[in-house]
Amino acid sequence: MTRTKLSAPSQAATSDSIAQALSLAIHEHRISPGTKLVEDELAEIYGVSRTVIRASLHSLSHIQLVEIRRNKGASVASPSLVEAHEVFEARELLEPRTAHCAAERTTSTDIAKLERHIDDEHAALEAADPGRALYLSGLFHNEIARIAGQATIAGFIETLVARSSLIIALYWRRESALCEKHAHHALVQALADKNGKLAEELMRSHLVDLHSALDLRERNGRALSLKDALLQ
Amino acid sequence: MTRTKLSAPSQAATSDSIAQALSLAIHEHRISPGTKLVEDELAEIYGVSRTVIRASLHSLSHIQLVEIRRNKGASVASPSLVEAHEVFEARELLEPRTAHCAAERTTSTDIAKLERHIDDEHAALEAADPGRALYLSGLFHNEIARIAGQATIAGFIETLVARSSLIIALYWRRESALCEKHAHHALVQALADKNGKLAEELMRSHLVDLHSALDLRERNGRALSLKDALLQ
DNA sequence: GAACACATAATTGTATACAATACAAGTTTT
DNA sequence: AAAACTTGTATTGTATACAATTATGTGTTC
Repeated sequence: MTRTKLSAPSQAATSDSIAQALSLAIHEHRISPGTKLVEDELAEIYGVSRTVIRASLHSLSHIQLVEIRRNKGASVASPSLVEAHEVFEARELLEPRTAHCAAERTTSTDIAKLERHIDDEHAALEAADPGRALYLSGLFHNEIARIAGQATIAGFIETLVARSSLIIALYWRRESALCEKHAHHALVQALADKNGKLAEELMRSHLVDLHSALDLRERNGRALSLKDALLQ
Repeated sequence: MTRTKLSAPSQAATSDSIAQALSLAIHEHRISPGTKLVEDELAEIYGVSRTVIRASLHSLSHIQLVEIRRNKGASVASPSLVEAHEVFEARELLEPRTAHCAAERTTSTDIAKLERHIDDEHAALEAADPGRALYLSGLFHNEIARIAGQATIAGFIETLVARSSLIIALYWRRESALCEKHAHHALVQALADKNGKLAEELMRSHLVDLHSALDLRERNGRALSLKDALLQ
């Protein structure tokens, strides 16, 4: 429940910290796909000049969380259905193998950390904060990639997870993320048992499950004002 | 000190075009890993302000072709041995599967394009321009990823290929890239025959071959001045 | 000669000013 | 009225000025 400080920062906001704040807000669905991100507006919100906002936005555009069109400015990315499928197919290619590697290298500290993630996620759900739960569920996947110790692939997975958040905002069908709780739990168990084969299979089916829960129904469009979304 | 204040572009240099020019120079080993990239210097070379150079450098840092350290500036990235192995392991995970997909979607136009790539590469080798040959050989891999039609994964592969170029500059053991010629030819043939299984296997062994040609011997250090390297 | 302190230069970080472009609304023309 | 043009405003693109930080060189001390 410790909402990380991401609002008007007491200390100097750097380009990276702003990018992270924006990324979090997008992850948590406080700003929705397609939202226009005006430089002046953000500059005022974060109390910095457009220069540093610009850098942040470019940063986010590189991981395709925001889309920048020349002379048109930046908006939160709004992945097409094709892109959505691509992202999940890429995850299905990368993550099972990564989970396998992770199983062979997991320490007890890692397990504890993963279990805390699950607890936090559960707590967020109970607190009726589905955005945060989704964010934490993403962290869970990133954490596994980190454990596997392949920084390069972990980086790819991180961007895929981030984009998944956009995709879920746009194309999600089912109601709850409760289904995930069991999947994540089972995965942690497999990792703890150092059962690579099982971890790989669980991850694969988990992703297939997520993927199949997407639907054509588009545009889940309630949008907060930027100020309300960012300065909470 | 021939101060030709114009670079390659006679037309207005944009942030993207400069990033591409730098990327090409790095690909072709005209600037070597570790080279310091001073903003003022580049600004003068390309006839733009530091603002746009900055954007270019940040762009390249996102794909890990250059490394930016706060208050220290940018240099051409210099991947460690661990990173080198990671990059190739990632390629071994992604590219064979991608080649398989590509085989199922290859058109005759694609084949023609790939064959032209090989010819160009060969020509570059004969012209004693190994840098360019290496660049073209990278393009070959990118092209296959593009054919496979998974833009997301193709993007990943593109960054991996780019980083491979740095790695080859640092850790390459064997003399020639001739071994590649046959490998690439065989791959094209498999694609033309729409033999996915074979394409996958050929790609895998090709990458393993490349990977095993790396060595611990570091720092292949002849460095041109930036001006000489960029204003060709 | 090595280690340190300090001044100076080089370089990056950030804010701001201005130019270029896109957007919206109103006006004219047909 | 619809299309084309005009004007005004909002927004982005780029250059520049200045502040903050790091690198460099010089002299002093031991």
